[in-house]
Amino acid sequence: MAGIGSDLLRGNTDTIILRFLYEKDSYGYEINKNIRSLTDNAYELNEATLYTSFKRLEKNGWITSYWGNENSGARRRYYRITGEGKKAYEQNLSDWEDAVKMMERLVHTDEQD
Amino acid sequence: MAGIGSDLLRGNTDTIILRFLYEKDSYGYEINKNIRSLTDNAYELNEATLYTSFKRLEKNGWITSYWGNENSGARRRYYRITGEGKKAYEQNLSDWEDAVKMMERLVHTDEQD
DNA sequence: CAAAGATACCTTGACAGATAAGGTATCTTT
DNA sequence: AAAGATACCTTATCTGTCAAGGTATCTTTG
Repeated sequence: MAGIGSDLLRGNTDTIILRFLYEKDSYGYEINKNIRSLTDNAYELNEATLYTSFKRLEKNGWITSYWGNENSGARRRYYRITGEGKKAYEQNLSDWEDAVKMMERLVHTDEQD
Repeated sequence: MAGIGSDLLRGNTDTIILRFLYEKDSYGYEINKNIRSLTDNAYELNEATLYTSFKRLEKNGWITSYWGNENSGARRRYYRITGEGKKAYEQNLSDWEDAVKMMERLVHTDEQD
């Protein structure tokens, strides 16, 4: 979303989506609703960003997709994480933690200098 | 630098540079050396990224620049942080901390779900 | 029953930050 | 004289994000 975190969380979109699919199959709108509720409405993915990410993840073999058979409401495309996708998630998370540690060294989050 | 953190630290280049200039006037090569030493050679800025950032910071009025008067070695362009730059640094740092907190909610850094 | 709103999907064009690859100039070491 | 280090800079390209547009179905409201 625009505002805080948009550029700072760049590169984490895939990771965030994979995290939700790790728990259960889901679809675009639901994932975004979950992001909103987990962050008390402070963050959500732009739709274009969301679908760009889905495509990238599918191309990488990290997720697969299928149409849900709803008998009411709008049609939904569900996504499922693959084994490769789970590995990628763990790796991304580890990379993120390294990046945070790097920043802790580089800037003065607390007084230590 | 390429590798870990390159895309994940995107958006923090300005903040990192401002942190060093907060301490003392400095120039491109020295800042990059400091980044390398602080991160045990794990991270450094690509030169193009470095100079792109300098231009952006100067355009924003967050730094000013002047040529050093070295009597040996290659010429150096020194940068100095402005009052506005210091404010921007504090704000950027606060935004980064918010982004980290957001990620802590969104992904499973530790087991809590 | 028509209009408005919610759910749900998708595409296109533009933008900004990062990068690879190129360049220049000076000094020091071999 | 050549090689390496210091130090600066530009250009073209790539990638992820986003604003703005669109479609289709169902539910609620007047």
